[in-house]
Amino acid sequence: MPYTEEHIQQTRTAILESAFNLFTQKGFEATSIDQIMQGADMTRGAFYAHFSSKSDLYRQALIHSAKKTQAKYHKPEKVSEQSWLKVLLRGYLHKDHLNQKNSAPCPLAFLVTDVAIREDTVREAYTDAYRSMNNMISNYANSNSNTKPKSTLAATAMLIGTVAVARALDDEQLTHELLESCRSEIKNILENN
Amino acid sequence: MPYTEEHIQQTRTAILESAFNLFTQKGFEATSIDQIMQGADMTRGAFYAHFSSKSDLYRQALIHSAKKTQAKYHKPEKVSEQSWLKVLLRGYLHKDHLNQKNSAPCPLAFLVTDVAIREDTVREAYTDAYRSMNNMISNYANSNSNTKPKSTLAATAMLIGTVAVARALDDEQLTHELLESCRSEIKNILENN
Amino acid sequence: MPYTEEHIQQTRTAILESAFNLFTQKGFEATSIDQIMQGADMTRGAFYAHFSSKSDLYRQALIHSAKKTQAKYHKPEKVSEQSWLKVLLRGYLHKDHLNQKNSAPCPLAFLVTDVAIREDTVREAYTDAYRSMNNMISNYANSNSNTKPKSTLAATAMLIGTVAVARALDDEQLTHELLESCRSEIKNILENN
Amino acid sequence: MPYTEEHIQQTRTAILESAFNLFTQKGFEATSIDQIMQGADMTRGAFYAHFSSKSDLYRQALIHSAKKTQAKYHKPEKVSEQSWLKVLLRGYLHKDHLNQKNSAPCPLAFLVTDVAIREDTVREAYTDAYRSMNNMISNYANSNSNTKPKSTLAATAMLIGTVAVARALDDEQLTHELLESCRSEIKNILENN
DNA sequence: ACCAGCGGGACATCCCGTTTGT
DNA sequence: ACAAACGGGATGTCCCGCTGGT
Repeated sequence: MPYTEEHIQQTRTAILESAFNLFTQKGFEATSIDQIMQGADMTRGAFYAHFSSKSDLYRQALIHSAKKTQAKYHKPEKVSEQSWLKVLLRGYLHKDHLNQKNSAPCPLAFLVTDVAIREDTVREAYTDAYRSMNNMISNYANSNSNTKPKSTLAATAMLIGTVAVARALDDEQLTHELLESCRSEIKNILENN
Repeated sequence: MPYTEEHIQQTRTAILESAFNLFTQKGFEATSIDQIMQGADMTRGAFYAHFSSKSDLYRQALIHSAKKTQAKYHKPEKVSEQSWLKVLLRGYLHKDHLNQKNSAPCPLAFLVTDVAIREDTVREAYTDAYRSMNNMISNYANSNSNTKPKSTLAATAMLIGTVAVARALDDEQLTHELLESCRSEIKNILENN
Repeated sequence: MPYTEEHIQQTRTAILESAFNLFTQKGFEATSIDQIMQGADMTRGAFYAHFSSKSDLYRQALIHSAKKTQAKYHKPEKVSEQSWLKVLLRGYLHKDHLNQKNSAPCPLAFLVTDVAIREDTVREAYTDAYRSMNNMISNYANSNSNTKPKSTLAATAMLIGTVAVARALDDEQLTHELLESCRSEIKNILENN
Repeated sequence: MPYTEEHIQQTRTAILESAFNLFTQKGFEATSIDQIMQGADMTRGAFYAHFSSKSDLYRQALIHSAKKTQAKYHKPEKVSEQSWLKVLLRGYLHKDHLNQKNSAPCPLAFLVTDVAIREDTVREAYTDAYRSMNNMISNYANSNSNTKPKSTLAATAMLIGTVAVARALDDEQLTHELLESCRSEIKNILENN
């Protein structure tokens, strides 16, 4: 095989990350393949050697970034579930997450609306990612609970919704209050029963 | 002037509603002025007599639809706050809302991501709409509470997030569970303290 | 209606003729809409106000040029069928026809192969034009015949084939002989029986 | 060299035949090297080891298919010229020839228009093939004639024209009549004098 | 107010020739 | 000989704002 597998993977990853950045900042339609490839230090011609279409790339970029986010919020062995959950929430509901200063912005929040109007394969990928995130939170939340595990679906949606809405708001004070409110409510939901 | 004020308003409204429909179904970029005007039974030439640009229209369509949603969920005088809140939640978290069979889909949920990447004037309009919705819910929820009023910002975001995420999911069963979960959690948040 | 009907028709005709010229000289695929519009002294943007697609234009250009050719070979009242047929053949089988110095090159000969690989609507138009040409020749040829009218389908195909092949040949002498041969054979076919 | 001469020739032939198929079905411009190589079960990388450009390939494919056609219509020793001519005409003017079900479609008929707009080297190859076909028919037709050999150039053009036009027509009945008409007229031309 | 011709910008996709590597 | 990444050219189609015209 020409070009080492490693080199190909690097290229592929560079495209995926450039794409995800642009998709979250400008949306699917407003992002051109030229821009994406420029962000990956290549030209348009190379694109179709890696992805079959812009749509295909969108799906893969969604999956890729979901994995990254998932990895970022994965609990280290030595930490307890309870305390890790707090860390997770603090990170997820942090201002830096909104401004994409965060290294791994969550596609579930940044692409919701966009995904809803995309084709089924994309929505499937989103559904998988949502389920994963929900499972993760569910695990951490139910660990110390001696009552029966409860649905965290809405709690997860609240996290996603908070970040998504906060990103759309044009009032820093309100954004701050919203994040704060979410931090306090999410505890009630996850701890109380 | 050969056209009556009323006719102008009708035309304007037709454009706004056609626009909102398309914006929610295809997003800002993928919606063309031609399509919008076709949905309002006119041609592009007429567009510029009413709006200065697609962006301007987007903002106005957002405001228009927010008012419509607000009106739809406005409590009739004879009904108690508590019971009306239940009606409101049932309507908002209903499947028909997702599929746009609902007569007044909520722009806050249908356009979140899209708004976040639009210019400031649009985000201002979104912020206003979000505040209004939050106030409304807050009023209904705090009416019977003798404790101090509490922030409902996250609860509102949960509603929005649930609808937004549900629209993106590709699994009917999961969608159903999410709506269900939200219905039960929202009560805890709004009632408990 | 804005712009007079006449102006629109002029524009339309200019596009059609520019298109036919290019299609015969470079083929369907190698001809770009930019080139066509440039030949009609306009820019690409105006194109779609007149035709729905390049394919549509091709069909219409075929029809337009077929009509022109038909008109060119239409017998004046005072001339006898017999003598007019000779004029017609002389013009059709003339070198100037091949080089497109002729004012109305016959699409049946110049586009045969191209039409065969185009969609059905185009082939329908071609079929109509072929039938018309055949009828015309048939009328002139059978006029003085007191025997029963005979099929001229192959004679027509011979004319078309001769011009088409002659255009493809790279040997002036051979081209000349072919045209000569066709002139003599066509008489036998049309007159004898 | 790790590849045998035989293997190279097989590959070469596979490319030529795939190319000719596509050129007749989609035309020169609409056929990509990728498609051709796919039809030969290889990728584009291998192409340039055999041909210098698409144009070069076109010329060679024309020559190759002309030889194949020529071979197919070559008279077996035991058959008389007269009866073989009938076989030849029957085969050439058969419906299966049009639909490419025939194993060796005639490039003279399938590519006329396309060749006319190609560069000189291609037209030379076409001219050679046309001369060959004409010679062949001429030989068979003049064998039993005790009069001086006559030009069959137009007769050959009629065959080519008939097949070319028939392929472009969109009316089975008319196609049938055209082939029929050609069959009967060609006899007159070749036999009578 | 509304219609439609027109100019010109943009972009996903395709395509071809070269390069890198086996 | 063959495979595939890559650069960069081309084009049909769409899109938007302007303008002539009713």
